[in-house]
Amino acid sequence: MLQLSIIREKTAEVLERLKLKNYDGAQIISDILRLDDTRRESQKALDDLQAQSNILAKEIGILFKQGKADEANALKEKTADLKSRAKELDEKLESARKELEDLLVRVPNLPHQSVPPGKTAEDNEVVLLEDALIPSSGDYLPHWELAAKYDIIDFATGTRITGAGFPLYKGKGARLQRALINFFLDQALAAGYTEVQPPYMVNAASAFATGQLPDKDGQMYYAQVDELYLIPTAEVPVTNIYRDSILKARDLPVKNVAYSACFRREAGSYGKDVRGLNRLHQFDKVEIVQVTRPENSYQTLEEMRDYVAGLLRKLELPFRIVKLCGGDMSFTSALTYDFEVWSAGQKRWLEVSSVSNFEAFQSNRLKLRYKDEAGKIHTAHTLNGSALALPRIVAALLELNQVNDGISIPTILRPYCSFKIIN
RNA sequence: GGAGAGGUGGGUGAGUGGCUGAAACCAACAGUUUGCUAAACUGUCGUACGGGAAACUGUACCGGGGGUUCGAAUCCCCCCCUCUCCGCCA
Repeated sequence: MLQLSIIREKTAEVLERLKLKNYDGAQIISDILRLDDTRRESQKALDDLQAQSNILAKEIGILFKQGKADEANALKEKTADLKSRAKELDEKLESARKELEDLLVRVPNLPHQSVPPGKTAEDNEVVLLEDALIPSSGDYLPHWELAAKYDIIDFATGTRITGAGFPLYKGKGARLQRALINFFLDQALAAGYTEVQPPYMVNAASAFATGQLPDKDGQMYYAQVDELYLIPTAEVPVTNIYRDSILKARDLPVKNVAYSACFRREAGSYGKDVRGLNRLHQFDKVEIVQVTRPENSYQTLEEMRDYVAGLLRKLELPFRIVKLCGGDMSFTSALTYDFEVWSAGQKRWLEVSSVSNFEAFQSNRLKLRYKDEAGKIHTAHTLNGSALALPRIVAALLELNQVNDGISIPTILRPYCSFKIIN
């Protein structure tokens, strides 16, 4: 969530930037400002009242000790009035606070100045294109046909076991998954990330802190009896490692990497581009998460972007990087780069990674801060990126590497697969 | 799931109604001393929200929420969590 001080001090700019996300904040921001005034007035009044009560209570204690019960009892009567006024103020304060909080968490993050305007993916800005490896001609089957041909992914059985969007990987298909996960983790380790294995279910507080709630309620699987959510990405548990904490300056930047299965209900997306591995309810992903000082977060974003690009080059996949336009960005992000690989069988780009800087948006909810060298406390910045999500990588790999007698495995993955070809 | 014990500052841990935002010790940080390291000594050492140009100051917070009381870390109720034993179990 946004810092109240920014809304208060730079109201016009906030509204302007929100418009980039096609978000009209006029009403909600004015409500927030009004509630904030109420909150502050009530708090000041209540604090003063409390101060008086504290003084009286102290005096009463002293009087009793001196045996002056009459005087003490006389003072007691005065406190009754203070108490009832305090109660009233307290209720007013609490309701203002709660209302304020409810509104505040519904305001999306401000997009960075460099975010291009626009409404849909059409308006995203291609910032890097590496298309030399896109085949200019030839027949390339889509991955679902290849999956069937070589019996490596069984969609029908997955559907029978669970439902659509839960594929069953078999034989070399399963081994390729495992190889990719290990490859991605090893690469991240080499780049200085620390590997963590997070829980796959989180409580509401965690889902709230990274911004999935209340914005994405309904997109997560929810185990009602235990009030737990299946994670849509490792970002949620891994970022929540630092909820309610104050890191030391020397601990920054925090660089974590985690493999996890991810679960998404994908409600509302039935029927479009859901064939094969294109859109799943359960998939595997290796996620990188960083916590940085505010002044370093954009440099870190570029580093993460370069890192992900490096992975795709090593996998010999044609790809492009797009900077998301305001309308296509997520609720929580200030700047996002999407990575798209070329699907030779489907003749289109597939999103395989999203690298974002959330600035202080998540940290404000997480209460994630750090103490600088002078002992001053600041809100940290958080970033994360997929590095990478498996299914569409697998789709692109299978489709692009079709050879006469099977599917050739990219050189760098061969030691991880311990086979060179799927046939 | 059943029974019991317990949750206090970064850690250990004292504190059963007012003088306690909280002893002491450890850790951490700054400095002094020493030829270096170590040690010793001195000092600093919670967070949030208000007020103030600042020095500073008000309020709240001892797992969370509610209650009793003039006054709660301390008493009462509910919830959560941890530990021990039993049960179940990869």
